[in-house]
Amino acid sequence: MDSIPVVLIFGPTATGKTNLLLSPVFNNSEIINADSMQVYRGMDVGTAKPSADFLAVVKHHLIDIRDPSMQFHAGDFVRLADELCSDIHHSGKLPVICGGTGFYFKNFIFGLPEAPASSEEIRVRLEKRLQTEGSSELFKELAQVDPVSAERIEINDHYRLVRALEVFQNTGKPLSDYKVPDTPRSGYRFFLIGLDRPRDELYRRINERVEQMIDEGLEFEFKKLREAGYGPEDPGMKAIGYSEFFDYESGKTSFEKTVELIKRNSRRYAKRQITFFRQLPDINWYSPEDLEGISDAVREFTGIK
RNA sequence: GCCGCUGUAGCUCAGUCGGUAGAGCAGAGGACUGAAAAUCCUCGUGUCAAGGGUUCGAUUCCCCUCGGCGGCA
Repeated sequence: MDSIPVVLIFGPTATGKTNLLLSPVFNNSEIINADSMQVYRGMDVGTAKPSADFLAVVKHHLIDIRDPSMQFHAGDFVRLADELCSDIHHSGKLPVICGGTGFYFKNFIFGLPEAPASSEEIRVRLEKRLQTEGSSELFKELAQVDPVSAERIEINDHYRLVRALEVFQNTGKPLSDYKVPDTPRSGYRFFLIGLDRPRDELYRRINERVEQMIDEGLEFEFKKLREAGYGPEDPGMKAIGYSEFFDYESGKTSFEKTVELIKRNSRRYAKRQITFFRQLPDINWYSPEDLEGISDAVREFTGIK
């Protein structure tokens, strides 16, 4: 079985990933989106989704495939990306995964952990208990059924606390018993391209891009989503650039403050992204301006002149 | 020009009855087991505006210079 070559391009938000795809080295490529928010329909401005014109030139997958009320799991991503990589490869093209969701990249490279997907109903039940009993009560329980996970998870990290308990209730086995893969999958030849910029430059670009989103009608897009019935609980509406508008809508915050918040949250997000990327294996770091260096590296990787 | 207030961390400010200082925000570092644009953890040294004086010792008191704000002319 020969392995599929795949190029992975990631970088913090507003770093200039999309532009890179216009480079001639990617002429014979198809792009698989690895951005957890660009999968949602109706969320274009705030997710900096490539324009229709751009998408017509550069073929993309996994964009606009869900309504904002639907969850798109890391598992969904891996499964779909696997299929796409296979299809693209067999059509004689190079699959390129591009985006900013480090968690998707990690799971794609190493494969999913063995633990089962989350169970919505168990989770909802646990979240209710969290409300009424408090996290220390649930944490005590976790310490009994899964001391290894309890050691690892912070008591205030409700998200992971609930997930660990959920797996135990669902399967009778502690989450920490499930193996987490720690070597890249064998069916692929990976080439990782990490993009980064000096921090001040990145933050300047983020601030400018948020201003641009405002000019392009981010508020209007939010209103449209509200009119379509989406609310704070919907996965898509948790995105930066949208969630901040709920307080503005209810009059709690000024417009100016809202914009500042979006900028700040985007900056912090970029920082978290960079931290996450660093744990991925064998990254080739480039400046997004270094088109030549990137092109050369990709050519060498694919063996095409 | 005169009078008053003011100048302390990137920003807004607190404070030191004289023993070289601390909050919020911004920011930095980190974690990440199928929600990840989520969730969580850790982190506060700065010519206390410049110069001079008093003092064992001044960011703190005094003088003066230079900014800023307000008032009166």
